[in-house]
Amino acid sequence: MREFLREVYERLYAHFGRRRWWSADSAFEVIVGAILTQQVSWKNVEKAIANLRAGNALSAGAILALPHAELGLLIRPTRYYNQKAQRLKDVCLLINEESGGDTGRFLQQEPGSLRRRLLAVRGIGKETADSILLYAAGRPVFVIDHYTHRILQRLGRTHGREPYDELQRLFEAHLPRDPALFNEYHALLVAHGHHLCLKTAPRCPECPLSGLCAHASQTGGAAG
DNA sequence: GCCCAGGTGGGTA
DNA sequence: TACCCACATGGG
Repeated sequence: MREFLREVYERLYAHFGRRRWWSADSAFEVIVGAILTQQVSWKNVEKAIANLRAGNALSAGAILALPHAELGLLIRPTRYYNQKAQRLKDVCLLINEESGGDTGRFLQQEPGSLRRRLLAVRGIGKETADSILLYAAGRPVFVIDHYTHRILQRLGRTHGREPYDELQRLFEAHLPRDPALFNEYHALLVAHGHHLCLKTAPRCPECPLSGLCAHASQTGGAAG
């Protein structure tokens, strides 16, 4: 598995190059983006972030000061805007309570404790919490998303129904505990998921993972 | 008109 | 555990 995961990384990196995630100007913006990107394309998130920036609302204090309806209007492009407006306010409230509104200090706390606090916020699940830990706090936490499940399943390494934590342990146990590596790896998996291969086209001839499938011999196909 | 995008939580069996 | 559903925009 160790060798397999290394091979996947090497191939994706060679194919897509460095992803330079997370695209944001500040750690606070990463947190906002992590919530807004839930089940939405990044293009829409960019619009919402631009709205927030234009409204001078990219701080915990500013978001808390905004009426719910106004905040919802700004982040409308990210879908589920009512729920997400509340999620943003709740995480800002947490930052205020924990660290007096200082995002940097908020992120510096012990990772396990930070993760529990984030997960306690309604609307922040494991993937969002781990994205914040990795991309905002720089902790070596591997982020699992749908693409990760699908890719491993396509390659015959999993049955596709493993729980989040199981896949996370798999990556963390077989890779060097390096935030920069985890950062790039997750971003590459998403990049691959976008182009894919995993969607409609059963076999993309240019798939960078072709030939890696555990049962490639019987199907002649690989990742897709 | 259709499908899907860098999810989460609540309900039910 | 495993499914189902609500949430509810914008681009291809």
